[in-house]
Amino acid sequence: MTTAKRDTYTPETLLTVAVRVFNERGYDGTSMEHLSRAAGISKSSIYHHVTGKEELLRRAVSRALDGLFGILDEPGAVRGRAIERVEYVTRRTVEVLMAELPYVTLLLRVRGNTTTERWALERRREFDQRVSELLKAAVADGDLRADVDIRLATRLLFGMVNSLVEWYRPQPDGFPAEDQLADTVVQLAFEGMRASGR
Amino acid sequence: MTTAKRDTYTPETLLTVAVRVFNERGYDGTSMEHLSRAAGISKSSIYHHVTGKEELLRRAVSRALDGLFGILDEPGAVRGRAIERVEYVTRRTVEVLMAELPYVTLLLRVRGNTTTERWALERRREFDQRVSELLKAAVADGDLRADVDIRLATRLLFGMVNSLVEWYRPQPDGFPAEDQLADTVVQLAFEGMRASGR
DNA sequence: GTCTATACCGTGATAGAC
DNA sequence: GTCTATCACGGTATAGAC
Repeated sequence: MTTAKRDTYTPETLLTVAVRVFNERGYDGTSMEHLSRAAGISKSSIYHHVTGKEELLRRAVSRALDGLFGILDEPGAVRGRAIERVEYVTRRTVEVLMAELPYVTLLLRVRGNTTTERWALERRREFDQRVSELLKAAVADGDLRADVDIRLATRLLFGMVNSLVEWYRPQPDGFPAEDQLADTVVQLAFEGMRASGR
Repeated sequence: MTTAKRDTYTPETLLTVAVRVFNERGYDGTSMEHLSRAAGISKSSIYHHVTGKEELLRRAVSRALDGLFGILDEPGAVRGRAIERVEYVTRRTVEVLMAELPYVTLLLRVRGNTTTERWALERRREFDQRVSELLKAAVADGDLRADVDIRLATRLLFGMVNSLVEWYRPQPDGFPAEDQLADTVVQLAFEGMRASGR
């Protein structure tokens, strides 16, 4: 950002383009030819900035994972009653998903064909594990229903949260507001869909 | 099934193998070479049974879509109070996901690069639309909370349900029982995760 | 920093023997 | 019904000019 006008690529700006195409076509469905056309430079020019396709994937999923793991270190996730920490992490996960949408989308679609993909899958499992422990504590406190397997509940909760990447698209006017969507997700997850009167 | 021993392939049996590999490696990440190795026959032999890779995909997603749309025609989905029909469709969707797991998994991962994929995406949207209308009716009856956008609620509900394909694996001993898992999903979706006492 | 040209390999698909 | 041999093409990646 030293120059005012930025018409040459850096690994960062190239990543923005690449991640968009990866999400449109799928990582395996994207060729360097696709990337070069989307970036407006030749295939070989891409190799001047990054070592190859997989480096772009690694940078992208790293960014997503950093965002997610960052949540677990925030005050709201380490202090207070377990149920409140669970809700905090849920809400913040929704927010990170929205803020880092293309990167998290890519992360959630990784299959495990390359070493980078397998590493990403392992780190994701680690994140799930950490969250699962939080839920377990909330059950012990009597704040979450105990009649449901905790691993199952974690998976369903984050299955719901992660499904955001399938349809959420940020609007130019900033609507729907990020915190409002996060509120709705938390509300539905913890209070359910049924009308309050039951 | 006229012959007792079945050691030669039909399009159907070949599909079973192909869908497994598609789900392991992703459709785009799977080559005919991969398929031939998994099937134990040569690449060219595969072309004797099917016209190509895309036909295998088409057969697979068709089967998944047939299963899902079939639900909407069942008595439990067309008769009774809207809220009960919503719960019925939710429960049955879980059951179909489990029963046709590899086919539905593949369906839920298509990106839209080929005509077959775009057709699949369109039919999926159609299914979501039908379900969304059911939810709308349940809200009108006062049985589902009205303070949440109905399209959003539908997406989150089915985001949760569909996330099953990411981790559910049928056990050899038939555990966890299919209907039990479906019950849990319905319970969490409609009553929420919080302990009943609140 | 970007280009053209090219190496080299794996891809989906076909021909034709058995 | 399965095979080997082969095709044309597009894939990732590199070399070297500008």
